[in-house]
Amino acid sequence: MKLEDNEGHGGAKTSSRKRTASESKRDESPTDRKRSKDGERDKKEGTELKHKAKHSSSKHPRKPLQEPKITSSGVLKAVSENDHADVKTKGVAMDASLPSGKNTIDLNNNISAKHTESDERKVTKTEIQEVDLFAPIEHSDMERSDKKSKKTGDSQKDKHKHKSKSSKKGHHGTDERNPEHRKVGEISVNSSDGNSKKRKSKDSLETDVLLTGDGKKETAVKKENAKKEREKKDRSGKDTKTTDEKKRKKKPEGKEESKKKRKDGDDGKSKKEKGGKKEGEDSTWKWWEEGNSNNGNKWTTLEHKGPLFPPEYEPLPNNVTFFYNGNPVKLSLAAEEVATFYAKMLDHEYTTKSSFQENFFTDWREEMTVEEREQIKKLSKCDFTHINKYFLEKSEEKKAMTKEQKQVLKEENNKLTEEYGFCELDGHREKIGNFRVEPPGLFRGRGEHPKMGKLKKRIQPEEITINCSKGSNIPVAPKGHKWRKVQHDNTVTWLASWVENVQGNFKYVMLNPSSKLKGEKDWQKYEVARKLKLKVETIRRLYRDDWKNREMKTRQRGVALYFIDKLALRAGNEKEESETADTVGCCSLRVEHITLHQEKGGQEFMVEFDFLGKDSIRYYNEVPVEGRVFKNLKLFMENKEPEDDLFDRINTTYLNKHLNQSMPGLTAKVFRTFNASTTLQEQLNKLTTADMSLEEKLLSYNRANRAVAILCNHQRAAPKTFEKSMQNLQDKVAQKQQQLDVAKKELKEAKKEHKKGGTEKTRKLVEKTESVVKRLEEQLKKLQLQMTDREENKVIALGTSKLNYLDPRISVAWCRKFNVPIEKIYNKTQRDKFAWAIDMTEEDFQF
DNA sequence: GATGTGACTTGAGGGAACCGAA
DNA sequence: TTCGGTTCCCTCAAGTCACATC
Repeated sequence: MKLEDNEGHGGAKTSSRKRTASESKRDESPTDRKRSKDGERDKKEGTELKHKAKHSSSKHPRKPLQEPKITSSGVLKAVSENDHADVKTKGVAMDASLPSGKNTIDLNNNISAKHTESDERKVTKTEIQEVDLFAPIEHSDMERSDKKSKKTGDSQKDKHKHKSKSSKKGHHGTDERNPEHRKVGEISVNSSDGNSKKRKSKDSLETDVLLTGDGKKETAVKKENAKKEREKKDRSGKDTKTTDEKKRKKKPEGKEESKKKRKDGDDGKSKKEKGGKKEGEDSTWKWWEEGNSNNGNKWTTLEHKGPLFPPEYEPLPNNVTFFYNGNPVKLSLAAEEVATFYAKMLDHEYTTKSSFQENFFTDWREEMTVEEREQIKKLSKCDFTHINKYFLEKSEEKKAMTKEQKQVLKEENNKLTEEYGFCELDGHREKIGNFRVEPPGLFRGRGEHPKMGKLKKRIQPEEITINCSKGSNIPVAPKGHKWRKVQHDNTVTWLASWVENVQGNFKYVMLNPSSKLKGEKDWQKYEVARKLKLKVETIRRLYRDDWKNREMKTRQRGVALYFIDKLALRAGNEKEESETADTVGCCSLRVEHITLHQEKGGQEFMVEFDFLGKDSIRYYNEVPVEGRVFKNLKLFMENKEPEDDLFDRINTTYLNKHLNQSMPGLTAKVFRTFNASTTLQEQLNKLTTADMSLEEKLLSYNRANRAVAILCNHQRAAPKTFEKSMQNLQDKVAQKQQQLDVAKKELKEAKKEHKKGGTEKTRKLVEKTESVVKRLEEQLKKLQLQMTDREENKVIALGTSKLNYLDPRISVAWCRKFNVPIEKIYNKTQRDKFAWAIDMTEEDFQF
C-alpha cells in the first residue's frame, strides 16, 4: 500500500526554524523523494500536511535521562510483586483479585488487562445514562437535585438562553467559550472549552439524542431511567431524598467514628474541622441543587478584599554579616534581601547546580548598587554561611516557642484568613484558594530547568489587576499604592491576577476547590468522561482504522491516540525550547524516547518508553503493542535522528480538533479521566466483597486507587521515615504475634482444665481467654493489613488521582454500598471538594 | 495555519498541624 | 505532657486547551 506523505514538501517546517541535518538528509533520501510527490498530491487534495517544529540537536542535546527519582515501572512492579508475596505469606487473601494476569499491580499488565476487558465488553446505553453535553443532565444521582429544582425550573427556563457575545475588554470572551447555559437543576457539561454555540448545533445532530416536544432534549436511556425511578418511587412511596437520608441515618457508625465523636465532644468533628468553620457557617451552599441563572457567566456579584501581600523585607541585624573574599561587606537593602534568598537555600541541592548559581548571580547583580557590582564579581568568593546560620537559628527559635506564643501567631493568621481568605460570590461566602501574593524568592523550576535560580521579584499592587463586580466594595490597595487596574469581568473566575517576571506567566487568585465555580467544573469534567464511555468503542475502532490509512499524518494520529488511550499519556503540547525543562508528552515524544523490541521477555512487539514527563518525572514502561502499531512506529522512526519528533505530522491542537469531531467536548486529557475512573470502578467491583472487614475493604480501595496512580504515573519520593516506620510496624506485628501465641497457650490450658472438671469458674475462664484470642487475632490482622498497604504505597502518590481523576461518585457509592464511613477515604479538604458528590450519590451509582 | 495569550487544571514538595504512644 | 511520626493542606510550577491575532 502506498503511504501518503509530503515530508519532502517545501512548507514542511515552521518558517522560523532552521532545518536540521537530519531533515535535509531525509529530504534527499529516495523514500522521501517519493514522499515528496505524495505530499504534493496531498496538497492538491486539500490535505496538506505540515511538519511540526522539530528539535534540533543543538537545542536538545541528547543527555542521559535523569535517574528515576523514585522508581521506574520496573521498580514499581518489583515492589508490587514483593507485596504480593507478603500478602500471601501473611495470609491476607487479597491477591487473587489483583488486576493483572501476573497478580501484580503492574502497569503493563494492568492496562492490558483493562483494555482486553473493556475492548471485549460492550458498553450499552443501559449501563450508564447518556449525558448530553449541552442539555440537561438527568441521571439518577442528579435526580434529587433535579426534582428539587423543578419547583422553580419552569419559571427559569426562559432565562437559559445563550448570552450574546459580551463586549469584552481586556480578555477574550470566555462567556462565549463557556456559556454554561443550563437549566435549573442541570449542569452544562461544556467545560472550559469555548465553542458551545457551535457545539450545540453539532450536538443536536447526534442521533442518540431525542428531542421532546418542548424542545428539551432527552435520551431514550434517560426516559427509561425516569420510568424506573417513578416505579421505584411508587414502590417506596417516598422521594429519593427521603430514602437517601433515611439510609444514611441508618448507617451503622464505625468504631473509629464513635470513638472520634466521644473524643471530640459528640459532634463528630475533629479539632481541625471545628476550627475551620465560623458560627453559622455550617450550612454548606448546595449549589448543585440550584439552577444556574447566570446565563453562562461565572458570577453575578463578586466582592472581596483583594490579595494579601507578603510582609516587607526585614533587614538583617548588624551582627549578621555577608563576607566577600573573606571580608565583611554591608550590602544595600535590595541586594541583601536577594542574598538572604540564596542563603536560606544553602542546604538545598539546588545551590550546587551551576545554572542555578549563574542565574542567581546574574539577577542578584542587577539588584546591587554600582559599587557593590564593582566589588562582588564572583559567586565562589561569596560567603553566605553566617546569614544561613542566622535563619536556622530563627527557625529553631520559632519551633521552641511556647504554646501561648504559637497560639498568638495562629490567631493572627486566622484573622488574616478571615479577612482575606473569603469572598462573597452571588451572595454566598466562598473560600478563596490562594489569597496571598507569592512572596519574592528564587525560582525553583523542576528537573533541569534553565531558569532555576532566577529572582522572583516582589509583586507590587501596581502590577495587580483586581476583578470584582461593579458596585461592590472595591478592594483597597495598600497605603501609598494603587492597583494596576480594576475590572468587572464576570466571564472569568479569578479575583486578582498579575504576571510573574521569570517566565512571564499569569498568576491568579482563584477560589478554593470546594467553591461552586470549581465544583461545577469538576462535575462537568466527569460527565464528559462518562459520555466518552458511550463513544469509546467507536473511537477506538476509528483510530485502529487510522493505523492502515494511506496518509502518514492519519497514521500518526491513530498511533498517538492509541498511546493516549492505552497508556494514559498526556497530550504533549509543544513547549518553548530553552525556556523550560526538556519534558515531553505523547505528541512531543522524540525518537530517542522509545526503543522497539521485536521480541522481549517472551512477548513480541514490545515498545520501551523512557522519557521525562510533567514535572520531570520519569516515565519508564515496556508495553506490548499490536503488530500494526509496531510497524507504524518503525515507519515513523525511519530516517530520523534520535532528537527528531516521533509524531512529526501532528500536534495537540490537531488531535483535539479531531477528537472534538468524534465527540463534542472530547480532548486528549479526557482519556486520562475516563481511564482512571473506569479503572477505579472496575477494580472496586473486583476487589470488594460485603463480608470483608473494614480494614480489608480499605485495603481494596487503596489498591484500586493505586492501580490508577500507577496508570497515571503518579510517583512520589519514598517518605524519609519509611524504613523506620515499617520497622516499627514490624515490631508491633511481632509483639502482637507473641501476645497471641501466649493467649492461645492459655486458652489451651483453660480448655484442658475445664475438660478435667468443669466448673462455672473454668467455663468463664475459657470464654474470657477465647475473647482475648479473638481480639488479638483481629488486631494482628489489622496491623498486617496496615503494613501491606503502607509497603505497597511506598513510592506511589494516591492523592493526585483521587483529587483530579477519580469521579468521586464512584467512591461515595462504594462507601455507601459497603458501609464504609466516607471519612475513611476522604479527609476534610476532600470532603469539602466533593460535597456535591457526597450529597447526591446513591449506592448504585456506576461510572 | 502558525503563533501568542489567557484561563484554567494538574502535580509534587514541604511546612504546619495533628495524633498516638510513651 | 512530650516527642516523633503521619497526615493535611498550602504553594507554586507545569501542564492542557481554546480563542485571538498576525
